[in-house]
Amino acid sequence: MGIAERKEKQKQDIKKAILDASMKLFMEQGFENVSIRKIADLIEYSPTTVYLYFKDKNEILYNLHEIGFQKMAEYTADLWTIKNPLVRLHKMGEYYIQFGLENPAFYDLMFILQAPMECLQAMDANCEWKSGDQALGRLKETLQECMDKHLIIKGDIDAMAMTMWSMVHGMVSLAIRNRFDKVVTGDQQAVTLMTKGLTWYLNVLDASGNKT
Amino acid sequence: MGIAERKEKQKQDIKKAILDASMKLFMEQGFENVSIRKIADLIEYSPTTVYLYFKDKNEILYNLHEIGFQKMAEYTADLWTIKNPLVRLHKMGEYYIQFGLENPAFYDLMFILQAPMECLQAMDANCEWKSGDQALGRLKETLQECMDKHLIIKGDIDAMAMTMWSMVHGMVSLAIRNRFDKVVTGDQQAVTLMTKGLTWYLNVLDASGNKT
DNA sequence: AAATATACTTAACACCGTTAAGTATCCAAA
DNA sequence: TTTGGATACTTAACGGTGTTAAGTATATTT
Repeated sequence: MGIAERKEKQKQDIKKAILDASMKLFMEQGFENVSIRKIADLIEYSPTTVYLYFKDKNEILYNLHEIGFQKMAEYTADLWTIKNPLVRLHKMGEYYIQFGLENPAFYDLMFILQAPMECLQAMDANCEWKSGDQALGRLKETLQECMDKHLIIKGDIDAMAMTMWSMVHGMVSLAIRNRFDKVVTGDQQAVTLMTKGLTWYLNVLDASGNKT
Repeated sequence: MGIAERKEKQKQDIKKAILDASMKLFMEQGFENVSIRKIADLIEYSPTTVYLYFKDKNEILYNLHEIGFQKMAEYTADLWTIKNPLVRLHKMGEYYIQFGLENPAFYDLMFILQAPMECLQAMDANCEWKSGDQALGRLKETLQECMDKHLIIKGDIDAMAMTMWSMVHGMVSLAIRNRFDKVVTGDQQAVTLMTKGLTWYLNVLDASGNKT
């Protein structure tokens, strides 16, 4: 069955070519300029060919969104070398903010746009958002560890994780959707103020009494 | 000049008719189904006529976004009857969340979509986001009052306001963009968990020592 | 009555996602 | 080796989008 195998490989190659082209458009011209027609132009096929490899545009965007999570993982790679969970928690927030501000297009796809979630729901009504759940899981772990070691004030783990994620997501999403333009000017000042907010927040949470 | 006056009034009437039609489409079919052509159909003019009264679609969406802020003000109307600033702060967050979850389309327009901000920038590069700044201003006032009365731990007012806003915005925006679908199921549970997070957060901030 | 300004429309441009139907090309069985 | 069916891809079209240029009536002013 060497021939069927080769065909399968060819199929995967074209799938990859489509995703590469989408990625190129996405990086160079932003999300709203990724169109089926432009992708087709780039890989030199007709627009309809794209539909032989992907169900619809949402599925392509879902795949890009997954690449985004991979990219984010690169940012947070060294997080688990940090033994102190409170320090790790802080760094986690910083990395999240940094990733969001440095990759607004990916951030959009991962946490703001509906398209990838619509793809997920179309696949299966009960299908999980694996990437997102995984990331939230790591946040919960670290929070739990902080509580176990009496480093932060105790509370409902779900509510706490949700609150913490919401806080950094709120910062990043308001920033990249231009709601902070008058509050702060420029990315540098944005990072500074966000980090300040994060630090202050974690400091308040600190149960050790070592408040500065 | 009674004639010029009447003409001016007529012009305003059509502007209003366009906004009313936009509003109707917006409420009934959601943001993404507001199109110039549908608006024109509804007011029984040709699509191009719309452009005689509004520069572009962004300007229409900007106007709807302003209506959103008015609607939000209705939610928060009784806020200033609350004398205790910490209680008011809590209620402020609750109302914000409630408004967002009950009016996701408006929330989108006000705090997520780029269109209204693009209109703002097109009008004037240094033009302020009046509605947003006003709302943030009220949050800051209340926070400052809390600090002045030693009700919460002191900190940088800008960082604190930003953090607080980001937290509730993060909750609402993650919820309406379906990132909480596996964390919580349904609006009711969402509100419960968000309120829990908010309460816990403010409780941590509490400087009185009356922690529950 | 003629000239001008106002209000509005028609037609078009350049896009978009998506689908139905048609055409080559390749592979396997007769 | 020829035939028939699967495979891979394209053409053409549908119905939509925002937006603009050019044209046409109507109303006002000179």
